[in-house]
Amino acid sequence: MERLLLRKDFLAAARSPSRAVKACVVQMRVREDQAAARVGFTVTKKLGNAVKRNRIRRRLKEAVRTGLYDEFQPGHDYVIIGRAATDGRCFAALVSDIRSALDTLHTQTRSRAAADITKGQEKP
RNA sequence: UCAGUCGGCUGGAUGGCCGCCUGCGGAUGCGCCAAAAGCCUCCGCGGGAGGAAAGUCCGGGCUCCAUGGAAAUACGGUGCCGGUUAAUGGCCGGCGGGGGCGACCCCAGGGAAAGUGCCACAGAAAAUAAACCGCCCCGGCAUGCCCGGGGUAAGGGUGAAACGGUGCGGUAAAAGCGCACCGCGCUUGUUGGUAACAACAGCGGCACGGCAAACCCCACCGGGAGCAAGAUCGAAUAGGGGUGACAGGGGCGAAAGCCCCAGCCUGUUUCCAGGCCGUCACCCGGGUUGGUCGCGAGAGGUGCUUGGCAACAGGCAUCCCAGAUGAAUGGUCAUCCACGGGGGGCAACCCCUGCAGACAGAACCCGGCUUACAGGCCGACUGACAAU
Repeated sequence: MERLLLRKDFLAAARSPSRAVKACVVQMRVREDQAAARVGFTVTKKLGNAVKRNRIRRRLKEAVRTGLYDEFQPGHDYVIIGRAATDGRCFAALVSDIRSALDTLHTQTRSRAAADITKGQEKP
């Protein structure tokens, strides 16, 4: 798994489907290739001063690293956006929040892909 | 012991598990004809946020750009004196003014007789003075709470501020009108001090209200932009830059050439000087929040010491101490220590509980200033009270 670093990738992810949970917002974009999953983090200035923003980003990073390493699928870009509640949420709840968001996004994408396939079969 | 003034330090601790960035050394692999540089992974040993890292308000280093000469002007800044420093508008020491019983604190602290302007409300009057009430003198007849002329600035009242104060003399009433003391002024002298200035003496009847943080005057200082600076690596076109040749409009002339008209640039203006403006040829070369360098041995830290009241400077010894770039320096759990709440106990203290641990995150680097800050610690001094 790699970090998402370039601005254009963040902009692309922002146009993709997203899922908001209590602790954060998760955006997911399906890429063309099947390379390793990439994860980026966004913490806006609205959430507080630099110390507060650093803590929010570090907790999100740590949640991804320790609890959710296998949940991210290759060929996808993920952007996790911090919210005001990220700092206060206890760590276990933070991890389960992100997991449920990922599950929802993956299921949605799969069903849409299946629909596309069936649609393609109906059409000649 | 209480109240207070000044200065300095600190900015939770320990451990378990799992991680991140980076320096050095080593190993495997990639790379290559070979070696080296470089890169990937792993191992070992080190290092890894602050006193303000913050605001970006001053001053420097560093980098690039600009900089032809002279003068004037504009703009911005600073403003008692001396010292200190790479430098400052910082700091230290002193002077003057103000406040406090005191330790001590505060002051944009040059010029108001160069000029312009302003001074609300109140008040007669807010500055070349003036005269509302009043006081005094003279004259008038209608003898009054009267009218007219003159003297005066003591008293009244207003205000942030009213053209010296107190006393005695003096006078019709008064007045620096005269005198004494105080205050004030002086481009007067002496003494002390590097100086700001102070003390004393002399002179002057007293002239000079405040605001320069309103304009202004005087003295001194000042190129611009910033690490997204700047350098470098990599593809093409357009565009860009340099050099050379030819070349604007009008007049005179056969031509060469000369003169005039211009426009833009070197902050502005003036004078002198210079460059540019289109076409062709040749040469150079690459925009970019892409990579790499810049990038941390420094006006460096610590200790001792010498000089100095001090800021600070010198000497010796010793140490190497963050380097990220969608941005590392952490996450989580436990215990302790503080803190808030509740309960028990005479008390020391004990138990429970709390998303509860101040302000706040390096971004090229230093020196300052300013602002934010839970709690804790230390030193010096002052004033009370008590005791000896």
